[in-house]
Amino acid sequence: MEIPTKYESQAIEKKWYQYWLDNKYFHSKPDSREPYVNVIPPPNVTGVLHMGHMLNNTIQDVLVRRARMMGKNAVWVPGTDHASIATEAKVVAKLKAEGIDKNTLSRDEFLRHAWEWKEKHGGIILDQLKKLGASCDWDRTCFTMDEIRSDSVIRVFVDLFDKGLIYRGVRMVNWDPEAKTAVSDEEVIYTEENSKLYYVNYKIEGEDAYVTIATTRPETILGDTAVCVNPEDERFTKLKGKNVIVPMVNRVVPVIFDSYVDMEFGTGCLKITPAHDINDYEIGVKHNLPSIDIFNDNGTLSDAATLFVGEDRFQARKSAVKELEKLGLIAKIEDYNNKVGRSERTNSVIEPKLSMQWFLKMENLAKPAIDAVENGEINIIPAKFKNVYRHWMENVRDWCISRQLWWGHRIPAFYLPDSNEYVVAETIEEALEKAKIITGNNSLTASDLRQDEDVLDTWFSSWLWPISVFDGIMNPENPDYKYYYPTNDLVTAPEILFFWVARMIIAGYEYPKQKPFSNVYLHGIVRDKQRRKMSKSLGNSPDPLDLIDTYGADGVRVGMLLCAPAGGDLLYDDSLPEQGRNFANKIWNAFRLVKNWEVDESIEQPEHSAIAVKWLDSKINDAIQQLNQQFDTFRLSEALMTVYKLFWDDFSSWYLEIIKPEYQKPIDKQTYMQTLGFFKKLSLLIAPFMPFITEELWQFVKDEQDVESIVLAKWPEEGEEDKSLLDGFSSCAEVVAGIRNVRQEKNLPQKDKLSLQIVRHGDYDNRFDAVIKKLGNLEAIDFVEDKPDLAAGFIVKSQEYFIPLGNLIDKDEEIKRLEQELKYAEGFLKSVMAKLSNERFVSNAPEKVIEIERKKQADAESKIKIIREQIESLR
RNA sequence: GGGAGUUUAGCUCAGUUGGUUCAGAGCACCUGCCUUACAAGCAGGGGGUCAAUGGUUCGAAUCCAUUAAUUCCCA
Repeated sequence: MEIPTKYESQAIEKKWYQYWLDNKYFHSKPDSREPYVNVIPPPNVTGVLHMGHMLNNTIQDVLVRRARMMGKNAVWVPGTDHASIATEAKVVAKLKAEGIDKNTLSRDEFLRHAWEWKEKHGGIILDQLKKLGASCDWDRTCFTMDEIRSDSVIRVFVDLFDKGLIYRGVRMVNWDPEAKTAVSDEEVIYTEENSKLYYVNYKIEGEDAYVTIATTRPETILGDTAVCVNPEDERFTKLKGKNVIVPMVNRVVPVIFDSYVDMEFGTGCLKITPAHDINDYEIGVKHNLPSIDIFNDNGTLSDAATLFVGEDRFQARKSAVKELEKLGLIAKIEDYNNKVGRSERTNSVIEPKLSMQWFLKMENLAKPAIDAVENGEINIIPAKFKNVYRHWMENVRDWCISRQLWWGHRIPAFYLPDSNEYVVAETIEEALEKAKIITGNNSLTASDLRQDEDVLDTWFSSWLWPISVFDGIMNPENPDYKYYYPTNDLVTAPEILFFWVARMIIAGYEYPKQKPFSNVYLHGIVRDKQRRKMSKSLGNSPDPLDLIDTYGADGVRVGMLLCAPAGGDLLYDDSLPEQGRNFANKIWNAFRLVKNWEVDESIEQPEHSAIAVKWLDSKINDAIQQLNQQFDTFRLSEALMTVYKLFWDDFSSWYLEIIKPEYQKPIDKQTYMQTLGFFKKLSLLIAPFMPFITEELWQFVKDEQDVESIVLAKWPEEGEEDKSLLDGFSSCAEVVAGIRNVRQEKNLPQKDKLSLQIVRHGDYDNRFDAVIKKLGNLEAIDFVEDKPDLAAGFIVKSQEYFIPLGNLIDKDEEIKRLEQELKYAEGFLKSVMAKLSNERFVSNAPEKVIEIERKKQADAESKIKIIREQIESLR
């Protein structure tokens, strides 16, 4: 059957992925082997595969597949997280589209809709990962809200509460008025935005004078409870002990003095709104000021504002400006750029808001986690992120773990009847018992208790992920957990170093009292060529599934990895997967070539093939050595480049060209079998990167004693590497290149045979002569005493090579070329001599270095002599 | 404002404790080839004051200092 000249990835990828699944090759059970364990950074159930996932999961799959080949019992646990805010927003929007208002639903009714949505859409992203070739153990798929994971979260909450580490408190939080929930500091994105700075006059009480303050948020004037100036500021010393009148609401508030105020900024006079600005809040606490919260949860003005009640905060800003203008209190308005924080989830402007939240005390929890990274028990790659990690951890603040949502793990705190007192327990039954004891009221029933309305931050479940996927919280003695924990490599993006990685490390040292993983591999962010992050809203991200269709999963994987050094961003461009696809095609065509050879057992192995086999074997061993090192140090793109060049340059361009029989002639059996052996080895080395095409090859080259799938195959052993053979070949390659150059310069077609004459100097390595003869298409290689007349020449490793060409030779040009070479050699010698004649170099440099310089001197001198003689003979 | 990082070819990046003319790789580019595995290819080729300045050293892309540009984190 005719094999197509282009590799068609789609059918092949589908076929083999199904085959792997059918045979459960990715499934792992504890056994006597050493485990290798990775847990997936769980993608959101709301998510669809984007380029970041592609990079992240390609890296993980490469690591997992190689570990599996190294003979480890490899498991890669997949799963998703419930993403409270994002999912709830999705479900609310979906209900709205169906004409259902969330506020008309009970909590249970809403959750039924949410679960329904999750069942329908929550698995999409995992199915997409299969297209990429991800070798996850799908039988172990987890979800942060499934039973085991939920129970774990609740148990940990209760435990931390019992240890006194969880408390409830009023705090200024980042309020998302659209999602109507607090979000953590890490979920707020600050960007420069254009806005205006309003200068507003406040009347000084009892005087006919004003002070001017500058603000970007005139609507918050309604919540002002003081005006503040710097005590050093002489302009305002006269205000000591005075009050001012807040515009519009005519509230009398004191002038306070605090060095917090920047005298240079604005007017040097600051309005204080403790309920709506974190700094003002702190000043308010310090100076004992009242807080007036003028906003409702949805960002509209509350009754407390007294004016513009019910208006949205941005509408209220306009109204306030209008009103102030009417009152003649606006001194001026300037354009202004300031940092505005927006919710990562809803993009709405964050409102600092005072509210009652649950917090986890972090300081003591963080300590062992800092040490673990500091002392290298956990290794962060690239290491530069160690600094970032330490800095954050040493300044860690308490974690706001409550969210005002329904979708998530509901906080297991139960309030006593008509009271703010509460008990915390894993179940309502236990809570009831505790409540009875506290109240001394034995007639209490479950319905008398009111559970806290809030749910926990999603990260409060994912921080347990490496433990909870093996049921290590609820069931710490179970054999899976004991075998698989701790995990090995965590692969993720630096963006969530704090959100997630740091907190997992904390959880690891708090619960199993053991690190959750040994290595954290942080990869870059996928950006477009203008270095913009790829995002749906910018529309600059290709659809990964389209890419897989176009370039093949193998091609896309190669594309993602080629340009993805650890920690460095990946500037995505279609040329990357294209390069990957081209590589797949190269492999495919090498395969076609070999597959179509006819074998003749009666032919002896030619000399050129015999030596080529020896050389390639050595070359592959050399590459395996490099690869092992590169994998050990997580230099994945370098490892890929090593196999890329090994296959393309060494195997295809050199080896196959050497052993290739003449057109339509058969190949000898020995070379054929050895070539299949190389193919097998190369497939193994490429397999972690390109699992599909290598499986296809494996099925062709494997023999009876081989395993049935490349997934089960072993990574090749590092064999003997013959250094002199590698050196010999590189000289041979230089000679061949020399011949090709002569052909190109003199326009001599490859099919015309040439002869090569060599003037020997010292030892001559003749092991590759047969190769030179074949690749150079030479009729003979002869050794001569003197340089032949009218010949093109070149020098390799101080041996002189000539190709007699009769009158094709232009003597003047030849002399010119040689003079150039001479100039270079002389320059080289000069630089060497400069070193060697330096007394201090000779006395200070190590023996080895001087030895090398002496050798360089000798080589250069002999080369110069040869060139001079050649020039002489031409004249 | 505080802290950390980065700066090497047109682009993306290697360059291990200073020591081969050490200035590299891939891609892109240029030239010549549809040579029966592959034009998604083959054979060649050009291209960089290693951000700048100063210092240490026999010797600096590599170590130190200052400056500039840039990115990130924190406030």
